[in-house]
Amino acid sequence: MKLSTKGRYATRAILDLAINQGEGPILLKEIAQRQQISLSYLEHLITPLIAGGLIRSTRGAKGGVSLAKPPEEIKLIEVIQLLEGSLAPVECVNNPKLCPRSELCVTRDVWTELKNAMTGVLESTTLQDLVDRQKEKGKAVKAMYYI
Amino acid sequence: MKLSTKGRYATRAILDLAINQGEGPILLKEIAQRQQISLSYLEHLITPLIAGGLIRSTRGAKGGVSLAKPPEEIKLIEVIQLLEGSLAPVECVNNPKLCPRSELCVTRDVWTELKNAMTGVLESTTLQDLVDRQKEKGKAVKAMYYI
DNA sequence: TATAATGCTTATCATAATAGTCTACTTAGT
DNA sequence: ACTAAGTAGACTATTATGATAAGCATTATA
Repeated sequence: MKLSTKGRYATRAILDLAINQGEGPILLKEIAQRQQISLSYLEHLITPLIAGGLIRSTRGAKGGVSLAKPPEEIKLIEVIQLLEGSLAPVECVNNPKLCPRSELCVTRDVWTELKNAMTGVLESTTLQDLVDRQKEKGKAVKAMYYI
Repeated sequence: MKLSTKGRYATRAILDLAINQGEGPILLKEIAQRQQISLSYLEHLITPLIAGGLIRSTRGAKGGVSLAKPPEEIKLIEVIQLLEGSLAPVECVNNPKLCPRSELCVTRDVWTELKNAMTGVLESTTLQDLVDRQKEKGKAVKAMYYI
């Protein structure tokens, strides 16, 4: 039950974008640097986010990427689903026809509950939530250093 | 975020054992047949369950396996952890030292919540719960056929 | 005590997924 | 035109998955 780097890196990348958003678009190269992700790999992560309507891109010189919606309207579930696909721990959860046992299968019910539990967490967390939390942590760290 | 066949098959296998438990031990061969899992593969799934103290085995002729505890004392989380390891979607959730960012990382907090949500489901479900649900489903099916 | 029935262990293998790099292409500002 | 972006796709090394098979170890019982 591991999340792949795609889902994790993409989440960090879009959070970085939310935090560093200003007037114009942000360079992929900068995000890559800050997040310690290679530019070529980051490009692969950004593409689905653009296709999914979470990010807008501007090509050419002075180009870059920016959030397509305000951060409080971007749920983490969207990011994860674009990069990882469904959270169902087994395919039969989404598509009962895959297995003749589905109707009678109680383990499938448990996997469905697992999926719902995960979905609940990611449905209820927006990018803005993460931005806020990040700011809190930043403050805490600064406070520590001032002691 | 997929569960591997190991975790899923093992869950089915131990549930099969809970349902078909009688006086003596149950043959692996029978479980394999009922659950449509190859015997050789099933053997690999059973081993960790024995090591983890969920199942007892009797070797030799007239041997087999049986539950080591009553089904209401076996939580699904035990089965899954023995077969899949920790539910943490990323290693840093269990071991913050793996990454210098851990303390300040808000995405890590989200992955931790994911882990907790999943753990909650599997902590609160016992083998006996599954046995009961399975019986209910069985009844429902019989009722259907009698109409 | 020999033997057959069982679970246990180790080795092996094919396939697929993951994580990433590299190259060439397209678009747009200067 | 030139250059600085993002875009697309092919390619690759490594690791994980999902098995299968062969032989080992243990024990009931004839």
